[in-house]
Amino acid sequence: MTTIRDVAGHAGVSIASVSRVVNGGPGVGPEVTRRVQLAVAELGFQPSSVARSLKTARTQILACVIPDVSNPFFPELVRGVEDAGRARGYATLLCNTDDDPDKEADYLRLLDRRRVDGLILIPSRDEAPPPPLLHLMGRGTPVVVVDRRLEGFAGDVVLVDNQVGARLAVRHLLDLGHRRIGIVNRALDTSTARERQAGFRRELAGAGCFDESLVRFGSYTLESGGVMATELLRSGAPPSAILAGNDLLAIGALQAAAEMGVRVPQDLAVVGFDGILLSRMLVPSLTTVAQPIYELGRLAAELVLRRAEDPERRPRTHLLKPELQLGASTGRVA
Amino acid sequence: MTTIRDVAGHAGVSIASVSRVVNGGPGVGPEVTRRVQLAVAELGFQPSSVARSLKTARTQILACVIPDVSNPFFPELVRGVEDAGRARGYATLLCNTDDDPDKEADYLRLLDRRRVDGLILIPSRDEAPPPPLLHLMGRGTPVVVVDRRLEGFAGDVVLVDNQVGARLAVRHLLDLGHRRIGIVNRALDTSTARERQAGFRRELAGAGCFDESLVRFGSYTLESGGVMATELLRSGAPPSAILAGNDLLAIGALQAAAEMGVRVPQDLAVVGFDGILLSRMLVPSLTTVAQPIYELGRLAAELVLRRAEDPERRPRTHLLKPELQLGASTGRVA
DNA sequence: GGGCAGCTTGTAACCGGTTACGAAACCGTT
DNA sequence: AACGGTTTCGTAACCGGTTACAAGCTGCCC
Repeated sequence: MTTIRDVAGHAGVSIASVSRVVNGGPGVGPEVTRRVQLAVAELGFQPSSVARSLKTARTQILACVIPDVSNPFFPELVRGVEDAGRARGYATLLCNTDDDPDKEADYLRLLDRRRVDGLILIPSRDEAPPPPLLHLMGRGTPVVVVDRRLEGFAGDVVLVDNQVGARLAVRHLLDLGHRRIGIVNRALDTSTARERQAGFRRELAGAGCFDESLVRFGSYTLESGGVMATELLRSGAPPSAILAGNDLLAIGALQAAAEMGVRVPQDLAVVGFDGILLSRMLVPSLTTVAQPIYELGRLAAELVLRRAEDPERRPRTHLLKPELQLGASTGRVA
Repeated sequence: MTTIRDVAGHAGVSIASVSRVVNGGPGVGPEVTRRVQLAVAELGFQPSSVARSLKTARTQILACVIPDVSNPFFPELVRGVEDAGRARGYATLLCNTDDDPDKEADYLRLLDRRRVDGLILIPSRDEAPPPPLLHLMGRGTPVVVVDRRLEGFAGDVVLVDNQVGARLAVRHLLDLGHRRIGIVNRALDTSTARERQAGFRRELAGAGCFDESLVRFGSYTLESGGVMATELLRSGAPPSAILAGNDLLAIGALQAAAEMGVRVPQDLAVVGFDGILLSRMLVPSLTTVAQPIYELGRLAAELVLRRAEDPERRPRTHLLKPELQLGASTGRVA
């Protein structure tokens, strides 16, 4: 493999000069520059980032730790991270935790050893930062937590205002005249589920429409949404509308309705949460509380990089605003 | 930051002993082992993979170069790669090319410098391996090309049999009695599009049903599918069924049909290609030629790693079989 | 007791870059 | 011609691990 010394030999200069030329550094004459560039081209020299990282203590690597890329919410966010990183010369390591704290801890240790320059994390639990995360931060690695809250975490956080989003959803249904409104949500083990639930509840209660018997809890999956929606629709007094804790749940509800011959939106209105790309692809398209998902990732990466440059920056919590995205599932034409 | 020398000092042993203990190496006494482990724990020592990589010339990093994670086909594949890598202690770098040869080349150079241990690539073009790829391979980095063919590539390849898949789709429609069958596909600039088109054509021609006027070309996107399907349906003699080059095109066609009031499957049957997770989430669910997407990624990663261990292995092309996944878009009940 | 094998341990070289530092060359000025 | 300043360039130390090699120690057998 060709190293900087080979290039130096071939060009008849010192390794310092080669390094300077390769890095576009100043203080190197035109003749030497020419000779080095020639040698680099002839030998096909690609300097080792590994060696460079060892000396400079910077790896130019960002890590993105998420529950699961195959869940349609996350790829958009990952894309935001990757684009922002790439623009500044960083590569992105992808880690799927499946919301398993053990996998998460394993990965965090791995990333610690890898000396990544920054970490974008969607934590699997929200009680407290896992020890490997603290260790990583102790080394000075900038960490940004995204999408979910993490109790006791002292760093930048990027969230969407779930309460506001939940209210937008409820208002919309109330405006359409719905009064019996069901809720299918993830069990309240995550900040997103808790906040959305709280938002749903408060706003419904404000209108005197909150009905405990129309609330169901499960997981953020299609199947769970189908099961819970079926249950609600089979009951003696089914709701005329369903608020879903996320889009997958909403889609599950749509499928359940279709299977039962319940027409959407005539017999049942459905509102989702997230605004994944998929929500626009459905027939009927989904009315949902759209988060700026890509932006979530992009901003998180920006923050990590900014903090990498200036470790003194005071951490902040950024609260992005969601928007109601109207679709056919609550009656929009087409 | 604590280094191996700190640990050695703290434990009163040599750095060689620390290294041996940390790596579970043999030839180290129980007392020294104990002392080192204690020191490691007390200091929270995490050995630098960067330094290790420099010496061992192995980075334990896999790269996954794909067009775009936010396209629903790819996350599953990425997941397959990541799982297989993780099981063997590798981390996965994710690179999105957007099918842009320049971005691709940039990334390949980056990965070359990073000295990744292996590369899983979905090439943006199929004419010839880009020079940076050849350089990477010249260094001995194992590369596996997935999903698409790459002319002149001398390495392992993992593909799905697109011709067989295309025939499955056509047969299904013929069996259902369709005779006027339209095709919406990506322009023939990719091996997948070409092979599927060839399969469609041959099988339709065999039944005397191939009709040039019912063929449309665009890109692998929802919008393109919508536009092309609309065009076909608006024509004087619309098809009773549409074969789509991939699932996004098919979903676009479903939306177009819905907007025009064309009922699926009664007035129009639609068959997709890929079997992305999304295809099962639709209402109506999509009949499609399902590829083993996750397996594609998993196998590719396995091959890369196997080759990393034994560089002498003869490269092979693996052709996986697709299966017809029945959905409501061609008439299945529910 | 001497010799030798086998195990444990430490020293130091090495991986491939970056960069501090000093030497050398070159410039214009007096 | 001498001199100070600037620019160019090379030498060598360093980053934090791994590992070849040698040295020290132990126990065993003759």
